[in-house]
Amino acid sequence: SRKKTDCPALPPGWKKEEVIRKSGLSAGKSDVYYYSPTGKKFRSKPQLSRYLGNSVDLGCFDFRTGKMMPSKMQKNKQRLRSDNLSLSKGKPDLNTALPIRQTASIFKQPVTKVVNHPNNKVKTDLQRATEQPRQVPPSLRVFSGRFGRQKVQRWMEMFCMGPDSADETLLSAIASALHMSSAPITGQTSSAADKNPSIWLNTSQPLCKAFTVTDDDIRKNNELFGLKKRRISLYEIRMV
Amino acid sequence: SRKKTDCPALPPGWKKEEVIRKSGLSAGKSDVYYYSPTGKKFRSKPQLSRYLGNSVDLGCFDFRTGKMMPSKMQKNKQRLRSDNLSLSKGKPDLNTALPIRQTASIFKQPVTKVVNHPNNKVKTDLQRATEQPRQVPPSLRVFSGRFGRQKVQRWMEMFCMGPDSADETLLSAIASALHMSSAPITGQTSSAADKNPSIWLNTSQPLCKAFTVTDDDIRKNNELFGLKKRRISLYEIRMV
DNA sequence: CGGAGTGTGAAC
DNA sequence: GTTCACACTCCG
Repeated sequence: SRKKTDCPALPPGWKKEEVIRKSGLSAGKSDVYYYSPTGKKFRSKPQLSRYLGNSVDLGCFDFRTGKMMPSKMQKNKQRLRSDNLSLSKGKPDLNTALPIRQTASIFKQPVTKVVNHPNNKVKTDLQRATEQPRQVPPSLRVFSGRFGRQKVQRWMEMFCMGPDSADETLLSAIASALHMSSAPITGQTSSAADKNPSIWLNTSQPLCKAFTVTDDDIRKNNELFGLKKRRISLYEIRMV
Repeated sequence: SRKKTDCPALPPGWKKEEVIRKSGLSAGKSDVYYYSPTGKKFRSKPQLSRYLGNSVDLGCFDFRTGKMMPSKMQKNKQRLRSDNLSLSKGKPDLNTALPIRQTASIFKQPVTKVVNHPNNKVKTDLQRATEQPRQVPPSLRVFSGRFGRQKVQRWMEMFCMGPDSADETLLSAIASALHMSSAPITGQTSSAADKNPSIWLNTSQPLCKAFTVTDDDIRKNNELFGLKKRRISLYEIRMV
């Protein structure tokens, strides 16, 4: 395949591409590439890591699948190949480094798993009353799936704000927001965002309609996960 | 060290090389490689054994040191990883262990001859865990028999997925798959296929349980056949 | 796409 | 814990 797809584990704008080898001894195998929002191509995890700099920990990032793998944990012991790589150890090249919330969704902690899922039972919320007939795709439900043996069943439902919001982008945005700040995640609260999604009134909030997480939600969530300090632990995001 | 040395235990022209790992978790360890007179590189004893075939008995050969170790003696060990199926080891005489039916040649290509051979490499996959006790008939072994003077000993073992799969059908399906596409042949990988064979998740794959062909298998095969582009050339198919 | 170099799970 | 045998990466 030659198609570039959004990568949920990376910030909006990053693309992932998988190219199948057509011939030779490795026919059928594939190569994975990433493209930054500016179009720069990345062919390996070390290359990506160098670009993102030391501030970002890709330890849990699985280059091939494009997802965060909690199970990988800090196993990064791979030393650079003895030749030409040692040169790029310092800071990333800021001239080419991304402008947009680059580090947003690159998590260090063993959390966050993103999956697609079509068949879900969901509760609807009050917002439905004011919703468009069927103009925008159903969107998302966010919940806190499994934690160890715990099963969590709470959902939040959100709605895409426009056709330009690819599902993955929204997923990514929400995940970013949840992990970047301890502030409450509310979504976009201004109606202006509906008319022109490119004008975000609040870039620290995900591009979705407003929703509310109550203190009680947080308490319950923390309780479920046995958390003391983290307010919200997003464990799974599913497509509805 | 990077120097290639002669190896007295092997025929003239063969070289041995030991390379120390320079970095990573395994830094300081070494890898041993052998080179055939034509320059082909060998990375393991099984690989070497497959290449040399019956003409050379490597039973006492110590791959790491490159010497014959009488103490090792006929220790038929090392089966395929994660494989508990191909039990025939040692040097069973396949000529007597003949298969029941020789359905072989479906091919128009310069190929196909059918023979039996017990020493095999077989891989099964995770699905094994869910396999029925002994409900389905043994099935098939596929291998790449003779090419000129070369003897090849590699086998793949496959299992019929249901009583409705006539042997011929399976043979045919595999052969078709091998010849119709350059894509890897994997068999059916969904466990769902077990329960109802009429529901094939992947019609481009033969109706058999999933199996694996390693990179080396492919290289070897291509080399034997002097192929540049075809990944797999099925040389023989026998009933077990 | 190849292949040297390293990872890695299963078998010792 | 170590070794084996093969998969995979990553850069040419």
